[in-house]
Amino acid sequence: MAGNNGLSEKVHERGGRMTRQCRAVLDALASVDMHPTAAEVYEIVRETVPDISQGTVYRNLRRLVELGYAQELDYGPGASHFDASVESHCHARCTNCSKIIDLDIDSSLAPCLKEAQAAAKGWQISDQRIEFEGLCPECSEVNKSE
Amino acid sequence: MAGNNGLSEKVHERGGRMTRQCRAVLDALASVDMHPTAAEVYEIVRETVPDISQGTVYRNLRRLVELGYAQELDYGPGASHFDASVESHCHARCTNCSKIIDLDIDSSLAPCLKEAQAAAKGWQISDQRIEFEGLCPECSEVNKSE
DNA sequence: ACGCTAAATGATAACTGTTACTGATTATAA
DNA sequence: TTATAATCAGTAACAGTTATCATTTAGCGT
Repeated sequence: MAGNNGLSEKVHERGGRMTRQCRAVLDALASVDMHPTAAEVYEIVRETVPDISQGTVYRNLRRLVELGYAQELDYGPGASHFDASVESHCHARCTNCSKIIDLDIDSSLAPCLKEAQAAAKGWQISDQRIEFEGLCPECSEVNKSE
Repeated sequence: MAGNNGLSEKVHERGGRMTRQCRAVLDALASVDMHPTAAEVYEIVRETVPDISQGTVYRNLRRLVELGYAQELDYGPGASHFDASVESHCHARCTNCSKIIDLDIDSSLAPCLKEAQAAAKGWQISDQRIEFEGLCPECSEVNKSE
C-alpha cells in the first residue's frame, strides 16, 4: 500500500529533509489504525530501521506534529499517543489497557460545544478535546469472567 | 471556616487514619478555587505543616482520588492537576500558563454526549472528559502587546 | 492513661517519559 | 562530486511520580 499517503513529499516541501528514519516514523504512524505511543512507534520502526534510536523517534514525531501532519494525544496518565489524522475528533480510552480509538461523532455536537465555549469568558479557545473513558470490549470481557 | 466540609470524618469512616498531613492536603484542596498541581498543593500545605514531604502529598492526593473525594486532571503535558469537586464537568486549560478553570456548561450538552457514546460500540463508558484549550485572559493580554 | 500494632510518615532512591547535548552521518544543492 | 547544514545514534539530563525502608504515630483495647 501507499503507506505515507504522499506525506513524505509534503514534509520535504516544508524544508525538511526526508531521511530513512523520518520516512519510517511517518509510515509507521500512517500504516497503523491504532494510536501508538512513542515507544510503540519505536518498536514498529525498528522492524525496518533496526538501529534507529528512541530520541530520533521522539524528534520526528514532534516534527510531524509541528508540521501539522499528526496530532499528539496527551490525555490520561502515562505516555502520549500519536494520531496520523489531524482533524479534531472524539476518542475513547480504555482505563485498563490504555488503548485509544477514534469515535465517529455526528456533527450535531458542534453547536453544543459552541455554547460551552461561550462559558469561557475572556478566553481564546483554540481547540477542544472530547474523550470518553471506560473499558474496551476486550478488557470488559476479561472483567466479566472474574 | 469549616475547610474540609467534613471530609476528614468520611476518610476516617473508610478505614483511613486521619493524620495531620492528610487533613492538611484535604484542606488545601478544598480551600482553593483553582486546580493545583501536586507541587502547588505541596507549597500550600507547607504553610501549616512545614516539614511534610512531597511523597506524602502525592500519597494523600492519590488516596483522596481513590476514595472518590477528588479527581485528577491529567490532560496535557506536564504535571497533573487536582480538583476537589468530583462531579464530571468541563474545563478550560491555558496552553501558555497551564492554568485550568471550571466551565459552567448547560446540561444541554448531555444528550449530544449520549449520542457520542453510542458510537463506542462494545465499550463500557464510565466517564467523559471535555476540555477546551487556548489562552486564558491574562495570557492572551500579554500576547496582544508583542 | 498506657502501651500495642498496623498504618502513615520523611527521606531518598528508583523509575518513566521526554528532551538536550555530543560528535558522527548523510541528504540535498551547487 | 563535493560542501554543508540538517539529521542521526547514543547517552546524559530532566521533570514528575512512585517505591522502599526505617521511624513515627493514630486509634484501638485494656
